[in-house]
Amino acid sequence: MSVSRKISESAVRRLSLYLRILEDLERKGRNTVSSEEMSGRSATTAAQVRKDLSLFGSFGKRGLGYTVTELAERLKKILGLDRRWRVALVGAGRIGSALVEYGGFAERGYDVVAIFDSDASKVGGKWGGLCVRDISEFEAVSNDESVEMVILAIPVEAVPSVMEHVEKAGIRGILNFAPTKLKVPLGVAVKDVNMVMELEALSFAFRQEDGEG
Amino acid sequence: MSVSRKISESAVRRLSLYLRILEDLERKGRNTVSSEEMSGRSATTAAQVRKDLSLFGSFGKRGLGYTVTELAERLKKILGLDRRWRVALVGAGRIGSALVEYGGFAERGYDVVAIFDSDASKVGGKWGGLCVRDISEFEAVSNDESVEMVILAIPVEAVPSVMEHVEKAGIRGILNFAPTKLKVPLGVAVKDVNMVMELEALSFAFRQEDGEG
DNA sequence: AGGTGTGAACACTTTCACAGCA
DNA sequence: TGCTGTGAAAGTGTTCACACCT
Repeated sequence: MSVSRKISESAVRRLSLYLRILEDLERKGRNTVSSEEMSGRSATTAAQVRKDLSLFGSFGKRGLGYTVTELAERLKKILGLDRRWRVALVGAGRIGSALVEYGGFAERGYDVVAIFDSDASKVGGKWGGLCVRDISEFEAVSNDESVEMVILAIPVEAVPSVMEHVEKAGIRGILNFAPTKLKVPLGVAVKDVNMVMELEALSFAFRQEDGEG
Repeated sequence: MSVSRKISESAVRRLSLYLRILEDLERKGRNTVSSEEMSGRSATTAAQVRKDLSLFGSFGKRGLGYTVTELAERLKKILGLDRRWRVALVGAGRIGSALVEYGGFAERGYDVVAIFDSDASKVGGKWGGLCVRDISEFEAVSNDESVEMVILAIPVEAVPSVMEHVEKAGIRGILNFAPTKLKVPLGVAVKDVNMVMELEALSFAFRQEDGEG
């Protein structure tokens, strides 16, 4: 069945979305679902849903559809959600605080196990049970705590020096909130979250509609 | 030169990124830049940079490159950043609070002019100079305040009822933080920001590398 | 009949390669 | 010479349409 095949970024995003839909159906006690129905809830086409799923195997039954719980399990496994992940937050600023307090991460298997900052006034403070450490301790602490991924919520200026620590520690996954493209060694995965960029895409869309104001 | 042509999502994202690079170069006092250098800073190729820009016109000089300030101005105009936008925040929760306090929006031309929630205990409270209004007032207030875009930072359950107000008010741009695909009328642009989805894409990337755990 | 799984057609994006201007 | 602007080629992703299974 699976992989060594290249799965597209957008396909992975859709898998995430399918999983959310399945979990909703599960709560509602539904047993099976068709690609047709999944597509209706996810703004794609039925063919797209089937193709996406078929990249990883044949999970459905012809004439019947997919078994909700079974497909949800499969997707969780595919997305790496059948285990917990140990995550460090770098940057104890506003975005960092919102993320830690938000709680949605833990719910989905991502445990924040360490927090770092370079601002001496923040270091030592308690954040939801965790002590904010100095970024210079990153390598040591992230080793001790078996940190696998990093959430980078720091200003652009701080990126180069922080990334040095992160690289040295051998971190291989980064969720980047800094509005810049990170340069990372091969084998390190980066996902960018940039809210301002999204807003810019929105105002661009407006412009288009208005025939260029 | 421009439009009525369909510009891809990813091209728009890159334009945003180019603009950020240009602003950095401006601060450093640089006059011109080549597509080669731009590509180096943005993890694309020089050809990609040229193609993206050429979608909107010929901004460069052969043999010389692009004039930093001029290109920055052009991109701002293309992205709709040559004016300010009036934005409403719906959802006075943690994410909403982080966004409002963050300040990066105002800096780039997006002014939060109204805040809404449906939680009676939050309504009436002051948030950075703004009073939190009840969501039932959305239509009236967003009309008065000429709100153009909405930042939706609410739980999934609240989406349907809130979207009714948003639709009625004729809002045409939505930055959506709720982890669900919004159903909107034609002509309404939606950008999704979903941090958990990004983390899932990260752990998926891990899986691939590890040869499927 | 009903709905999956998938090759083949199509559409869109990116890269290549080079003509042409400063 | 140096670097842009752009058709044409290559590469990816999406949609179609139907064989096939239950």
